[in-house]
Amino acid sequence: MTQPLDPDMFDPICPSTLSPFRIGDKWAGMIIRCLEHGPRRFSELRIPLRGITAKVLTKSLRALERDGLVVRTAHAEPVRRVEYDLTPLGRSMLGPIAAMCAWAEQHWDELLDAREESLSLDRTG
Amino acid sequence: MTQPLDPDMFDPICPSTLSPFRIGDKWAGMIIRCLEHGPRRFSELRIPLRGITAKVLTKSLRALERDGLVVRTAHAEPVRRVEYDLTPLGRSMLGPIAAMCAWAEQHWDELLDAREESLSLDRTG
DNA sequence: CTGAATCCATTTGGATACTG
DNA sequence: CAGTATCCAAATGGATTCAG
Repeated sequence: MTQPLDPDMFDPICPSTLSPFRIGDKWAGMIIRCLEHGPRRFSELRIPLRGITAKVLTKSLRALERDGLVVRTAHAEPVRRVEYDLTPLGRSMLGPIAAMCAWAEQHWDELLDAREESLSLDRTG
Repeated sequence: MTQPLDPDMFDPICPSTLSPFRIGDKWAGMIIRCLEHGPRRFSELRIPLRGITAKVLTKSLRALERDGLVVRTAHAEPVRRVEYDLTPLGRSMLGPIAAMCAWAEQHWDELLDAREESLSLDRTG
């Protein structure tokens, strides 16, 4: 029932590193957002997470599991199939995460301006 | 007028790494909270930031400055005196930060439980 | 398909010594 | 006092190869 993940859900151009907020490791925040609308398979997560390697995705997922934010379910089927889903605890993070994103969106221009200004100061001053 | 910073303002026992949220680098979040009630001097910041080296504190402050979250003011006086203060942009982060802290406080036990359980699973399973 | 294993470059943070 | 300069260990993330 859940829609497939948009491959462009995370704009590769947009320097999200601009946001001072971070969730866990480099990918954790994006993974959580990928799970927002229901469980996802390992290979499914790799689509929007452009170019993440299996090793890194595994490590990130294991960390989320260890912290009780995500559950892993291995389905016994002819073709191997593993799904990851948010726990209630993980889901409870969506609110704060949305607040962080709202702040970042709201202050994006100021952040960009500050960086540009500091760059020009480096050059001229 | 501002009170001196509490040296124990950040409990060294409490594993704040437990919180999945992070602001900038390792120290940025704590620095911002230190500046909540007014400007602070370089050496003043080092008190609650137990054992931070001058180099690391400088680097962290420069990053906050570059992002427009903090301003640095060097006062021309007999004794050298430099103060750091939050910009309006930096101050606007206090809300989201408080939300993150509230979430962490509220779910602390669940986070601890999840870690402990994953540890015991490592041992037994 | 869902990883694990190995190797490697970069980044991060800290220890220490020195300076205007 | 408020840094800077060097050196260094550990962590992070990625590339590549292999496996059940």
